[in-house]
This record gives sequence, C-alpha cells and structure tokens, in this order.
Amino acid sequence: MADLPKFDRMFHQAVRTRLAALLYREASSFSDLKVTLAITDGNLDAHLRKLSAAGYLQSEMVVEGRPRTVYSLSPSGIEAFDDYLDALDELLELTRPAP
Amino acid sequence: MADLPKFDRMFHQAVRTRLAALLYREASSFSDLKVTLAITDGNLDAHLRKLSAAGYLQSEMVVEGRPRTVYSLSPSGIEAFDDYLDALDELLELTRPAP
DNA sequence: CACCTAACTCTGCAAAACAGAGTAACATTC
DNA sequence: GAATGTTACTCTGTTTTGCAGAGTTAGGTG
Repeated sequence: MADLPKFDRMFHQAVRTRLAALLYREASSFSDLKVTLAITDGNLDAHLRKLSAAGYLQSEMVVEGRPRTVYSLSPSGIEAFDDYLDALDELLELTRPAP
Repeated sequence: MADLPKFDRMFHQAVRTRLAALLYREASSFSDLKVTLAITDGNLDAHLRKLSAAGYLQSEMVVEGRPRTVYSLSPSGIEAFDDYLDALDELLELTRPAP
C-alpha cells in the first residue's frame, strides 16, 4: 500500500477547511464568512489570524461607505490549499480506489 | 454554489484521519499503528480511546504467545468514515469541479 | 447630536492533542 | 529459574487549539 498522505494542520480543521474553500473560490468580507460558516465573531477572527500568521491570507481595505476588509487567499495560501486538496485526493484514491 | 459539506470532527483531525484510513483497510495492532503513524504511545492511546468512546472502534484480544489487541473499525465506524469520505469528495468536487 | 449597527478585536475558559513516565505480562538469556 | 529485556499498553501533566462573548471603533441614520 502506498503511503498515506499527511495533512496540513492549517487546513485540516473543521472550520478552516470550509473557510479556505470559500476563499479559494472568491474573496469575501468578514460578515459574509461569518454568516456562511455560521460561527461566532471571535472564532472567525481566530481562524483568520491563524491563516494570516501562516502567510496564507491577503486582505484589502475597501472604502465604499463603511470600510470593510475583503479577505482572500494569498498566492502561497492557494498553493498550500491546492497541496492539501491533493492530499485529500490521494486519501480517497487509497481508501476508495477508482475502478 | 452548492453548500459546503461539514466534516465529522472525529475524523477531521490529522492523526485520526490517517488512523481511520488504516483501520478502514485492515485491522491492526497497537504497535503497527504506532510505527506506521509515527506517533507516541500516549498520543495513539488517546486517539484510540476517542474513537472508541464514539463507538467507532472494535478490538479483539489475540492470545497467540504475547497477548495483544487487534483494532478495527466497528460497523458504525465504517459507516461514519464512509460519510466522511463522501464529504471530502464533495469538497473536492466543489473546489475542483470535474470537467 | 444621540443612537444604532457593522466590523472587527481582546480576553479567558474549555477541550483537544501530545509526550513521556509508569506498569504489567510475557519472552529471553544466562 | 532468576535477572533482564521488550511489548503493549495506561496514566498524568503540559501545551496548544478552539471557541464564545464582551469590548471597541468607525460609520450610517433619524
């Protein structure tokens, strides 16, 4: 049996997997993320900080009316999440070999 | 966009995903798991207990020579892990739609 | 201006993950 | 067969992570 893949702990966490998947597809604001993920402010903040500390996050201040920050994955975040998805793919292939 | 899947925290954890994947394929002893996963005794013990507490684990005493326990997923463990793999599949499909 | 809400941020607690020391049972060596 | 070693766990304490809610600041609204 081929080796089991390892999983990047930054992404292999219930909330952050979903968070990263959202940002992987499109940049979003704090409140959009909060609503979609259905988590508390503090929790979302903590996860954003964690991604940020890893250099996986970018943010841009938008100043139309009320200022807000729009978050997205940084290039290295995209790359890392891609690698993570590859690992998931491998896992599926190993546990459920395609015909 | 279709809803993002949710992930069973019992399996969505770096060590336990790998542990469950191993047991999903074949029953194994404590030391085999320990070597394959390359983790400490205490850590493996904790994860086995956790799976056990969720009713996802079965164990059988084998008494050839030195007694040892052989661990495997219980029927409900198999079912739950299958569901988890389905969720991963959905995630991949959402983030990397097939052509 | 007074009040309201959105968009965060800060602090503390609870749970999870982890390491390493401890223990019991068998196996091995002399 | 006693001493020593090894396997197969188990127990305890520490570190890290996850989470909630209260606090803050800036802008919008009547």
